Amino acid sequence: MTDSKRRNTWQKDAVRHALGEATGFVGAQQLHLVLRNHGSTIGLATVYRALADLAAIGDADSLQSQDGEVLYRACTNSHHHHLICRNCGLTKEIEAERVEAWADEVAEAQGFSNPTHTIDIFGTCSACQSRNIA
Amino acid sequence: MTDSKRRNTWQKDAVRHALGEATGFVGAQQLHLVLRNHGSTIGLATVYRALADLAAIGDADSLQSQDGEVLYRACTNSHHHHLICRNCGLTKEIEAERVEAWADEVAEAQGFSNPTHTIDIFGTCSACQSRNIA
DNA sequence: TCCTGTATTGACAATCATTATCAATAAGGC
DNA sequence: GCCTTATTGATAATGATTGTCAATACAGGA
Repeated sequence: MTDSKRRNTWQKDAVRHALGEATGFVGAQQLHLVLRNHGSTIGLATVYRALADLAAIGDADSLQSQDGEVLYRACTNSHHHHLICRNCGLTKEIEAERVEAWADEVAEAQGFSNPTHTIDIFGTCSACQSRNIA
Repeated sequence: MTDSKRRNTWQKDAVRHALGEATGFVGAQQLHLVLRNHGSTIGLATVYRALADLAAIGDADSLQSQDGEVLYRACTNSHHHHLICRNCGLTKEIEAERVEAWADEVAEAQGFSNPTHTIDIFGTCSACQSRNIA
């Protein structure tokens, strides 16, 4: 059930590659625009599909920006969380073992099964701080 | 700047009340539907505005469901987080002092200012677990 | 209590991200 | 190379949310 009838296309590679190039999280629309600006003729719907695939496979993280857009990022290893600059989008992966454990504990203590969690920290990075003083 | 020119209307009360009655998180559309079903003639846009107001004032919490809808819930006290059943929407407020502190520490350690965070735990509540066995 | 200025409302249009549709294309096993 | 069918992409459709703006009704003063 992993990839029984999956086919490899240059479109999927393009999306995977573009996502790898991007710094921080990017939306599908934005990624599509980047690809087109680089000469690609890839379609918007395809970018959406490819990103959803990558996220499903586990090769991409996804989160929702505060205005409702779904953002993606190339996923290096396994499960982790992010510290995101709300101004420039700079992203740092953070260790959250303590919190992982805590989340599961809380869920189980209340009788909830299959716990998942959303843990993201937003802030203004140092670069944007100095920039905004002006 | 708190409420210099704010007026009280039955619409705002209706939304506040309906939100109080609701169990767990509800979307604006859903709340609007409930109000109409109860005979109210309130407009959809007004529900959106009232909910946004409540959230801004601090009388309501908001979070985004996994399909992009913004959900609201009457807010009892100050800052807290939630454990939400992804099936029935049952919500429990959880204590997260440890995590609060951790989030701020992490942000500051990386030079990020004005940290805010999104911490929500999703799971299947015990009631829904037994229900889904059938 | 009545008047009046204006915050607020509500119907509807507009926006924006995302998903569905479906004919045309191309990946990959033979 | 051929054939099956997964995949693409242009476009329409969806669904939540916000903008518009004339009509309405709250609230303070006469």
